Amino acid sequence: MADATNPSTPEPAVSLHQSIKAMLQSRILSGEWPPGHRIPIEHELMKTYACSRMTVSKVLTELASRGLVERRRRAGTFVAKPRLQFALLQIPDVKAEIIGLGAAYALKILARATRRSTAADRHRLSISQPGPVLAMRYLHFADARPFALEDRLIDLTTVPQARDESFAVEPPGSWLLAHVPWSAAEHSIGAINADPETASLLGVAPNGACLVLSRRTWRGAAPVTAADTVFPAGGYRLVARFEPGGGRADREAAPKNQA
Amino acid sequence: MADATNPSTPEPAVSLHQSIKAMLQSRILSGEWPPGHRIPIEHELMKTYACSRMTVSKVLTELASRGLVERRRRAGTFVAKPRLQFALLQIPDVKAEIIGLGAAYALKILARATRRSTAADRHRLSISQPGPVLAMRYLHFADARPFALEDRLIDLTTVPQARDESFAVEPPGSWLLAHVPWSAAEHSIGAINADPETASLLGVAPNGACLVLSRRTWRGAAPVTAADTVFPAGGYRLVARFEPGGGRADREAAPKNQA
DNA sequence: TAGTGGTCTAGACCACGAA
DNA sequence: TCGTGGTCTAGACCACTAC
Repeated sequence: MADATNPSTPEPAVSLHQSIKAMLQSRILSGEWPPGHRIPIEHELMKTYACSRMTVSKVLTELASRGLVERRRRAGTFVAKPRLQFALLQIPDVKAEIIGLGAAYALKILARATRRSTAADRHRLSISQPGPVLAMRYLHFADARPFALEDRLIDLTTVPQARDESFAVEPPGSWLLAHVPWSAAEHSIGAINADPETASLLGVAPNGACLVLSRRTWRGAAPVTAADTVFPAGGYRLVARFEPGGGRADREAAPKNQA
Repeated sequence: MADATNPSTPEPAVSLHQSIKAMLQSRILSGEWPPGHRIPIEHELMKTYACSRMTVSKVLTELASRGLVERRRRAGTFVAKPRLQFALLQIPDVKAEIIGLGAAYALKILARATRRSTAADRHRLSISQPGPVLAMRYLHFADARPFALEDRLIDLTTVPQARDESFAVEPPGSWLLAHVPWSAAEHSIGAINADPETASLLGVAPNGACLVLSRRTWRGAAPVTAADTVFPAGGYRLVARFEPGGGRADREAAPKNQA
């Protein structure tokens, strides 16, 4: 990554807008332009960098979408105050994760039931009307060692084709990821002390700490699935890396009425 | 927020490129254009939407930056294949979080030391050259109850002004957020069983499960800080909501009633 | 080598909102 | 009001790479 501490040195970036962006960014990150500082207006930047307005506009728009600057009509463009920290967490597909670790993957289904949703099921899926659901409980194995314990509920109204799926080739999470488009997801991460059954299944000490990842996904307004995945604490961490200045995965333009 | 299942309905978005983006997005998210599907080339989209190439290019570039599509020269633009799940996690500013819960915030500094970095410090900050660091250990309180225990290391080479900061008004995390711009952050989430000292400080049962959030930030290539925050498992969950279809990661109150 | 995306220009009109 | 950003056009040349 570029040193980004010498604002006067034009980075030999491959394109004009990238080099302009690098120069403005380095001024901001170095503190030369502190939060609240007004950035030259587009016409001045045009003259400074001898380019068209579209080019500087592209740069400033991108810096704004990354939260480095804030743009206000008539007022100008300002260095944004350091914002809340976001982390773009990649939620693991457990099978892919295990294979990626070079281990052999295996799935053991402990329980499977198709039923009309109970009140608890409906609460978990945030639905009000009863309907068919598929409830499962299974263990992911990595090289024959228990890796994670998962409880999953699938809304068969939204995903009827799950009813007859054996999940022998793909575990439910992977199967859903590959076959059902989703439009919204909610994740919640916590920690628990393993109860005796969980401890026994995962092969951890009684009362051992575990990481719990709860996930719910929707397709439009229709719930798709709710799942709780329990990882032994020793063997797993969720990792996120976020670089507003150069990451590939970008976040949506920040809401202006941010607190 | 729209259902996003009817791709033929132009969204009444405020600008042309936004409405085009919404239409392409809905085709992708609805599954009408599955992963691997080739999107019409820019000239065809120009004709379809009766606009200039700059406009469709802007749309496709943005979709690519968000990971929804992949662009390859000479080959075309394709719907991105791996629908990896991402979660946009809002990393909490502990003080703001506590105040947001309606509780009174207090900070108790347990230890503070300015020193030349030890080998362990350098490893934690991922630096090779020795230099001055500030190491701290403190407790966040919510209404006089322990809320989180934090161990933090600040690189005084990058942030020399931290040396004389008392952190009486703002805890180190909030202070850094407000005063030091950052360009990259890495977060890692795990679970631990509280050791006796931690359990005593946090007021949890011996061996009780805790959620651990480790955070490292950089400004350019220079490390800023590394921090480990330990939350009692019972009272805290990290929540993320992600909608690739243009949704925003909204702040969600920590659901305490979650089972 | 030809098709596709990547970039850039020199204008233009419009919308917003601070002065 | 009117300065500033927001958007859009109709071209142009270049870079890359799959065919």
